[in-house]
Amino acid sequence: MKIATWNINGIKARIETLLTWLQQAAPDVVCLQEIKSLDENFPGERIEQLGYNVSLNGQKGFNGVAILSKHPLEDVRKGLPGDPSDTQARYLEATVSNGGGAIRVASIYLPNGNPVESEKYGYKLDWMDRLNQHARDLLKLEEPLVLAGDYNVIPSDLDVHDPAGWAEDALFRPETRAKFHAFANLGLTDALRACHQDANQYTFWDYQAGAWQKNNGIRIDHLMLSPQGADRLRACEIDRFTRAWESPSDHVPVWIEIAA
DNA sequence: ATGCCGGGCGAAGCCCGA
Repeated sequence: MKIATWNINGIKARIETLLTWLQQAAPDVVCLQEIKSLDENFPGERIEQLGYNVSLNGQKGFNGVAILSKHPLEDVRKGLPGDPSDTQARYLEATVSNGGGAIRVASIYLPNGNPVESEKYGYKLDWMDRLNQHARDLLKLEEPLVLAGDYNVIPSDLDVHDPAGWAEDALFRPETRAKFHAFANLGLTDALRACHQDANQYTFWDYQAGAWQKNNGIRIDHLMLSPQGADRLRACEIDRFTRAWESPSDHVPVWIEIAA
C-alpha cells in the first residue's frame, strides 16, 4: 500500500496538477495540507472519479487538510485534541481498511511559527505539545500508524541547504527541534531517514530568489511511523519532479510503500 | 532579502506562508 503526503498550497490553484499526479503516481492514500478551501468548495467529485474516497477538514482561505483513499475511510477524527479554542483546520485522522488490515493515518499541518518573537511561535510549541500527547495515546494502541504531513520542522543539519542561515528560524531553532525529537523518541520512525541517510533530501523550495534552481531546499514534510508501521515499511521516496512542473506547489509529495 | 513569489479573497490591496 502506497501512502503519500503533499502540501498542495491551494486546491483551487492545484486541482489539475493533483489529478495528473494521482493518475501518474497512483497512491492508495494521500494526506493533503493547505487545501485553503471550505469543505463544500473542495472539488471532491473529480477526485472521486479517480476512485478515491475523500475526507476533509477545511477552512476558508488558508490551512485545511484532507485524506484521499482508494480504501474506505472510517472513524474520522477532525482536529487535534487538547485545546477546544483552537479553530485552525490543521489535523485530520482516519482508519484505512484494505481488507487484510487497518492503518490509522493522520494528515498534519503543523504551524509555521514565524516570526519567533510573535504569538505564532508559542502557538506552534503548544501545538507540538498537543501532538506529542496525542501520539502517546495513539501509540498505546500498538497498531500500524502513519502520522504524515507538513511538520514545518527541519529535523537536522542534513535537512537544510544552509544550517547557519536557518539557525534562528522557527522551523529549525533548537527549541523546535527538541520538541520534534521528543515526539520521535516516543517511538516514531522517520520513514525517509529509515530508507535514505544522505543530505539534500528536500521537500520544499521557496518560490523566491531562485531557490529551486539553486537547490536551496529544506526537508519539512515527514511520514512518522509507529513500530507496527515501521515493521512493514518497504520504501520511501520524494517526488521532487513535481517541483519542476508548471505552476507547482512549493512542496513536493513524499510517499511510503507499506507491506499490505 | 522576516516577503524578492504565489495563493486567497474579492475586486485593490492586504493577510498568509517558510
